[in-house]
Amino acid sequence: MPKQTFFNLPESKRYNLIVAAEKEFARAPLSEASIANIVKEACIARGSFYQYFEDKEDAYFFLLNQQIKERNARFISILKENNGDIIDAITEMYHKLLIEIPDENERDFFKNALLSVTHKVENSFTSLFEGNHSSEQMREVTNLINKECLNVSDDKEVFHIIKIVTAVAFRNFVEKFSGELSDEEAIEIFRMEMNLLKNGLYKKK
Amino acid sequence: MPKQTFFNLPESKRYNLIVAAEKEFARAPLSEASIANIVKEACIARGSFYQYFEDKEDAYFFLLNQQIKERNARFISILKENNGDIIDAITEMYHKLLIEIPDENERDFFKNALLSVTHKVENSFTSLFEGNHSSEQMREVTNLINKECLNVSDDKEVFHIIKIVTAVAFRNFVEKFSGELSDEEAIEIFRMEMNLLKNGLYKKK
DNA sequence: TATAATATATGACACCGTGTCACTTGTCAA
DNA sequence: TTGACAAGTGACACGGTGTCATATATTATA
Repeated sequence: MPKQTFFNLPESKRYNLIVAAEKEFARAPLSEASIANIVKEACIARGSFYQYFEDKEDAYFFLLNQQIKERNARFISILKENNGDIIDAITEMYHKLLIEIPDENERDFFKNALLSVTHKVENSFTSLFEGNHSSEQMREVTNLINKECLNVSDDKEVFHIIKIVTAVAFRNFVEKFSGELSDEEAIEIFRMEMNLLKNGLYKKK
Repeated sequence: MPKQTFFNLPESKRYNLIVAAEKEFARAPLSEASIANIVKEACIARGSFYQYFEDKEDAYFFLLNQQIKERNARFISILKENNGDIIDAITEMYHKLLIEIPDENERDFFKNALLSVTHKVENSFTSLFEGNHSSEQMREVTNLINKECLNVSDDKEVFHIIKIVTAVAFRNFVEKFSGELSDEEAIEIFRMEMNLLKNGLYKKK
């Protein structure tokens, strides 16, 4: 987490710094991004950067988690709109993310995050479903989910269904961002895989 | 790919270098591994390293792909033993990888690879199923798979089933290596998720 | 208001890692 | 023996990180 000093900063200065950092992390993946570029863009001294953040990672994960938090909130409301149908909800989410990420910077930021997926980054992306099946946040999501249609006997299995759906969705994002798939193709593939998940990979006996 | 010079090397020298590199990449993830350590361990000059490899990544992905190639071959034979049942095969593979990776070095090497999963690393891991559903390698695997029991209408869907199973398996590996799960817990979870995939996440109508 | 105490800002610097290059050493064919 | 080419070498330039002594600003206190 950023240091207190960062949060004490006057709004506009903090904003400038965030914008500068986002720009750098959109330009290059974490390992290639440089603090020199960030401080130059934000017009602050190198030493100041270290007043605000522990290091590069600290700044990076602060930004990433900020972004993800917004997405998570949006997912919750989409899940409600879809009456707790997790696969329909995640399909809508996928669709929206592909066609509605507006800002070029934001898009490249996500792209870099997805393509150089450290374990930590992946955890950020799936943070909504973090921890084990009995964590606080997990309960909230589990409660929202319509279990009527799910092929489960307890909440633990619901948790694993979420994990499965998330893993597959995540992989689809990575492929969309790395490959030359059009939005339409990507969404079609996503739908197909979600249907396979719904109905089962094996024939009913 | 390593340069020709590397392949011209006398066996024992090449072997030493490989061992030294593996040791370093087991010690630290790619971004933190240092060429200085490799050349020191291998007792060669820094300049020599650059005679053999383009850079650190070049050496890394050469080693990783070598390892993965062996695993892939093993997976093919396991798939045959399981009469083309992809989920049974991948479950056995998972089981074997957890309990039979013998060498401490090799184990840490994999662990680092999985935890700092760049997109390239992930692609190496799933290279067996690389390309689209009509690629040469993909056909070989698809042909091995027993489609009798699969809930599919064409080979394209088989391809996506493979993608799904792989994504879920991959995530399980990452979690096993990052978390504090015992081998038994990890395998139990893996089995549960594979069963959910087989039977479908949603109830049959 | 004056002064002390504390918080913030700064950039030079030590340190470390990368990739290069001019040079040395080895090999092998003529 | 010699020349040509392949392989080996390590000093070095460059660039990035994180630190620290010092300067400046802000706030508290008398």
